[in-house]
Amino acid sequence: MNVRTRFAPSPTGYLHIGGVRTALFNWLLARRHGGQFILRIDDTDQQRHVEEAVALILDGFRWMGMDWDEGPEVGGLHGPYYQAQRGDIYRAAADALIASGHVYRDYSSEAERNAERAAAEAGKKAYRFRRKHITDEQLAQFQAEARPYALRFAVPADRTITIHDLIKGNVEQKSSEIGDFVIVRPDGTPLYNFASVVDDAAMKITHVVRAEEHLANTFPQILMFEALNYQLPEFAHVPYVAAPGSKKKLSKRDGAVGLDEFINKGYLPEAMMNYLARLGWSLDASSEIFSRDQLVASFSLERVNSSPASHDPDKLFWLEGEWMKTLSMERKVNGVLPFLRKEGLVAEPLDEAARTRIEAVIAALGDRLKVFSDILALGRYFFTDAVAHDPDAVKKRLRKDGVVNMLREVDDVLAAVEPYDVATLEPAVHAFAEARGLPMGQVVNPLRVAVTGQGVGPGLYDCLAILGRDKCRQRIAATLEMLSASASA
RNA sequence: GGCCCCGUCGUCUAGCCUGGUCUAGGACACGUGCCUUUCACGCACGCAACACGGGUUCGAAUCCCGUCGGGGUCACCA
Repeated sequence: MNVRTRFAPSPTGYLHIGGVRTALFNWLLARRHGGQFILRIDDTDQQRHVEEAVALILDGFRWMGMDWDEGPEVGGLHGPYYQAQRGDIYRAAADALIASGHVYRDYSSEAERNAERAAAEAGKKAYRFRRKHITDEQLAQFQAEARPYALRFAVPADRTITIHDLIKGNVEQKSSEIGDFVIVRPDGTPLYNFASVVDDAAMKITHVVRAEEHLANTFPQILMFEALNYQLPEFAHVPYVAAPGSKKKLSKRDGAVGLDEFINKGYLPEAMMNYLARLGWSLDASSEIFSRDQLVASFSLERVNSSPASHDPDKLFWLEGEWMKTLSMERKVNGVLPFLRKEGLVAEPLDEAARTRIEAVIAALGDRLKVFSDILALGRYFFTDAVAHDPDAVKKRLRKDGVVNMLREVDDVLAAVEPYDVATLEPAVHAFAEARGLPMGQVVNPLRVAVTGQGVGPGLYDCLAILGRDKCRQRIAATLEMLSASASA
């Protein structure tokens, strides 16, 4: 069987990582079986069909490496891929439903329905809309006055509808629990439960993989598939993503949940894909790291958990570190560059010397660089003259007896060392410490703070060499000045 | 409230369908130690869970019932 899956977001303005995970499962399933992944924009209601929101979704997908076979920008045989542009298709389906007697005209007013709903609520009962009987005279009059009406689906009375869900298993519901639902508004626009079924059938979707919140929608949808004589697709409802450390649904208030936030921090698509795939899915008892290809080769809906998983930023961060280790120097430089540029820390255009310097910093940073934006948090002092001394580090490493003298003397060592590189610096500083009878820590740590402003960072000799003799000596001088100024104050 | 879904370490999960191999395994996080000029990396060790109560059975995390907890849905939203 040719597998066709789809992701059908409504363009609301941002891409929730829970939604991205659902999309990923769809994409993975299609790729796993050599099928097609379709992107459809569900903008039936939206007057707010913001083109910008669509662009955000498409960019997010591209960043993740989830390519779509049909949809916006690429087109396809079953387009258009915006529901707002598929009016004729819905109209034809609605006509068929009218002809077969599955739907009827509902002339009820909003006030009427609100009253019924309120009554149901007051009686602690579920509200179910049922067909109102209208006489021929009334009907004639409504038509004569062109009174607006909605099209409603006449839900059959005594049926049990069963969903054979690939994740949840068999789920049953009595049709008496389902009210007659509107499929077309008075203004002719279709509603989700209708449009979605028509489109899934028209686009030959074989597997509807979507958020769990749609599970209840599936019952009326199955009725719709049957009424339209469409073949039923397979269904799989993915549990929601919960907030960190909780079982509550993840929302904007739980910190970073938009994909763009992770992109902007400099996360890797490999890490994000790996993380999202493992959120609710596992291959076996111990596999954690999956490349995109490994995921495609091993993904299956049977191994998607039926219970909710909560978002775990720590795990994402760990995975990010693991994937960062595998990156080539070239990709690291390219990843880090936008952050340096944004802060004006590199000359434009970038020359060979600057690139070499960035490479040296990245090499010195090593595994400390987890996310691309770390280049700023961890290595800013390599790219600017302005050095900010971390107060804690100053207190811990510089405000000690003998530090001022030691710094003056080690400055002489730096002045004399030739050539000024790691291989020469290291033995020179060692010899200095030994000559003064100082433990290495009492030389290295103050020197690091003097030269970088920070208490933590790459190996000292790497820092010294990258910064260069002049800058190191300038900073030592500045540090000495700062120390004497605040000491006399 | 009716209906539906879900419930294993703090978190992601394995095990559950096809009861015994589970004194419940792996990973993240956390703690301790080693390495070490700091941090990070790496290595070693440790902490930590079958929601609760009944039942079935020689035996239950695994099967059944109930309770509690969480979630969804009951729109002319998607």
